[in-house]
Amino acid sequence: MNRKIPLIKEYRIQKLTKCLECFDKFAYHREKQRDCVLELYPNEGNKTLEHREKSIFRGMVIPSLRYLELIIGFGDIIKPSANGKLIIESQFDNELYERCWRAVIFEIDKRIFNFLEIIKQRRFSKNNLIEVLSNQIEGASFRQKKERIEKWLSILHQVELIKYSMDVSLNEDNYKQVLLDIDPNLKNFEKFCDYVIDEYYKLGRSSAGIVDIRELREAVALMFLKERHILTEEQFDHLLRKFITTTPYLHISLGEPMGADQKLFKYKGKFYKTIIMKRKEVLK
DNA sequence: TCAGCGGGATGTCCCCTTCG
DNA sequence: CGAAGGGGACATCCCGCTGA
Repeated sequence: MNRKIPLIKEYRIQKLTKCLECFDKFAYHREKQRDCVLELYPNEGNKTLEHREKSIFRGMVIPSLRYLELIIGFGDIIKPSANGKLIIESQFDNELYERCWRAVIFEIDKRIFNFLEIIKQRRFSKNNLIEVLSNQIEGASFRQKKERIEKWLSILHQVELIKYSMDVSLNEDNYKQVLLDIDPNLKNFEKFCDYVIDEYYKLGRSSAGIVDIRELREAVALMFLKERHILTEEQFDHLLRKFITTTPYLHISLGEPMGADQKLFKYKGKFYKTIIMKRKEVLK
């Protein structure tokens, strides 16, 4: 019954977005990513670079972005995930940007924290809610559990999925709207198929047709975003499964990863990293 | 030549001080 | 007091070295 929840140390949405931009701007360049992130944090005590790297970059920013699944890779090969890209690229429109964050956070809440379900059930005072939640999660001390709970509540509040008055309650309008935004069945499936095929061929041109599914996720999500539609990674995966089983004129094969890897595509109980598509008539 | 040792780098986890 | 902004111990990974 008892779940484990992570501590999101850097939990300010705006700060996280700025950090994420650093990881995007200098993808795969760890030192530049670090310098860019550290510039976002004033160095009032004149701390050394090592010091700041350890506490801010490694101790706070990387774990937080990783728990939020906004970056992938370790060490020298860190870059934004497709969801990370969604957030970065949605900033041309403030309302869309807010909805992207909301969708990403909602999906993580559903999968890991499950706070919204509890809040939906009945009204709690904030302290009461922390009490209830702390009994459901693992953690060394009450203090530690409380910190984790408060950080996530703050994030839910920042993306306006919950509101505080006397009690903690759902923000009904945004809650309804995020359910629509994350529903893959409300996306235009024909369009999804077109984008998958187009982006697949673009990406496959330089790699003999072997395409990393994570790159395809990103490319297709950005196409949807141009039309102000939010396609999260979970939705993409759902629709790609549907695409594979409903596209008779293509041979599709999926490639397994060489070792442990992140953000793989789950299909019929197995995890895959790459995809290859060929038109059937070409094979004749 | 290669198992195993050691030390640095990285990421995670829990805790603490300061300040308004 | 709570929020902000770390601090520091620790596990794990990686890689070069070393001595039988």
